[in-house]
Amino acid sequence: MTEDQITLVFKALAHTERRRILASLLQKPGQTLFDLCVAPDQPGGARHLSRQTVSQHLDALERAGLLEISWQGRTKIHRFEPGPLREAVQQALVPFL
Amino acid sequence: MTEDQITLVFKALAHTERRRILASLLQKPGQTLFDLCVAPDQPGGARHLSRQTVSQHLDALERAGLLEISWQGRTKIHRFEPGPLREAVQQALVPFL
DNA sequence: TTGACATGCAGTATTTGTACTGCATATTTA
DNA sequence: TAAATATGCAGTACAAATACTGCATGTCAA
Repeated sequence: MTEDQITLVFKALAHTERRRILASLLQKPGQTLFDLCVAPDQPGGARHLSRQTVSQHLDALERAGLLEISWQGRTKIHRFEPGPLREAVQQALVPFL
Repeated sequence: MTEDQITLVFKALAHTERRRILASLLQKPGQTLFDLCVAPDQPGGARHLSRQTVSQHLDALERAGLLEISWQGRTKIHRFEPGPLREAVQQALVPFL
């Protein structure tokens, strides 16, 4: 795993919305873009972002390799892919823990 | 630890130079800004950044709580502080590993 | 006390990130 | 086929990140 790939993984983690998306996919795998847009908000009263904004966050997660994508007709199915996260943690984080 | 603090920690980790600084401090604690500017570059032939740029990266690490600062006269001594990193990993990463 | 040294602050230019609106494309289903 | 649905693409506006130059401040030593 290159330094740039590690950077992509940590950048992907460095946003509340993207961590929320990952947590939602972990709890309920195989969600669509629309599912993730209306996912249950935390009690803090957070407003939901627009579909296109959520889509951009998904792009960031996908670029980091953290999503496994599959298509069913017109619907895109997202699953969490833990591989790159584990690699990045092993390579760049474990020495500091 | 708030979501915003977790975001700060992962943002701090999301840059090659800042990870290099942390690694340098881990291997040799108590370095000054100048020490970290001339720290041994990896064989990849990376050019060293300006002093002010390195200082900005140190600010980002300090905002994330990852540095312990002490002063000796005019020199600022930097040490790696693992606490916030461990907290962020526990809260935001462990569920995904 | 003066010069050298370590750091900080201000400002700038460029790029990237974040969130949005609007339109286009593709696939179901009625 | 036509409407509804799911997604993608283009473009915009604003904020933040990145790297820099130049100047200022404070501290040590000659």
